[in-house]
Amino acid sequence: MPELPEVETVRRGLQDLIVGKVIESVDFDNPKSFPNDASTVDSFMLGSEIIAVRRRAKVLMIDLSTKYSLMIHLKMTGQMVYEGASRFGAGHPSDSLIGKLPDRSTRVSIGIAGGDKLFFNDQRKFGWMRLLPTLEIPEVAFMKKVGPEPLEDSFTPDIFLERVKKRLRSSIKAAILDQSVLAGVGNIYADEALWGAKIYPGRVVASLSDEEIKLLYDEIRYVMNKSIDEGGSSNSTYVNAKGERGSYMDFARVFRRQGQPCKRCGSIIEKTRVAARGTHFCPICQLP
DNA sequence: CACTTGACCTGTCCGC
DNA sequence: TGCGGACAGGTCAAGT
Repeated sequence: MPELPEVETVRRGLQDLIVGKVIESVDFDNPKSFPNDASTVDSFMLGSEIIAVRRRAKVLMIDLSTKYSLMIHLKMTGQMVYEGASRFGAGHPSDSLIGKLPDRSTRVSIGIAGGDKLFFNDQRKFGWMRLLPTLEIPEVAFMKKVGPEPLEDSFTPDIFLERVKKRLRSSIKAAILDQSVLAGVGNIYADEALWGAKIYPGRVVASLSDEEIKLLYDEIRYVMNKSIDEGGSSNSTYVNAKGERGSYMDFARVFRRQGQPCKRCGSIIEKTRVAARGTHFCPICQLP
């Protein structure tokens, strides 16, 4: 469930921790998690310097000095965790992963010159990491079709309105989960933003006014910025690049709050299914 | 073409 | 206590 705020939090952490470091070794044995062959890894990863860490939608990109990049999608349970030399010391929170890796979910271990390690963990093996020429990233099918970045200045309310209306006959929740409409929204922030805009997630897009859609635009940006400030949502396995959990779930208004009172009107939050996803909403604030 | 559903995985939780 | 089944949800492929 890493969505845009979680992936961005990991990106910022990795940026601080790995840029300028040199890759010394790579251990991997699961072709689904890391499909590259050993000779490509030897030629374009070993001895390379890490130049930059970028993000587009929910995809991370680690650029190497060989003009190759690691393209990474964490999907639901993926983690990128860096262990510096301090892992040999004490003082980490008890729920931190530091010092406990690799474990059985570790799919790739990257050795850094000087003894540090970067781990790609993924319990469910839905996520993947691929090594490819940096210039080929834009040609990957997902990158070609993915919609605009919601937090960039160039993403205006009118652009959101126009793009959401491409999905006129689907539910508004399905429309904002569609990565070709806009990038980065997943189940958590879809529910949170729809609560903020007082829109029932199952409403058909065609039934929404322009004002409602523009309110939703504001709420999507609000919850994503708020979550980045909180270091993301750790309702299950998500951790940042230091193996630490995020705190957005302490702030969540509806997500995983079924049975608890609405923070706006006091009604009991309900859970249903919309767009084949568990969906949380307030039955009074968000009328069908 | 627009839209929905199932598959991919593994760990956890619930009911019997 | 063990065990089967439902559930978790990002994206793609297959189906309506």
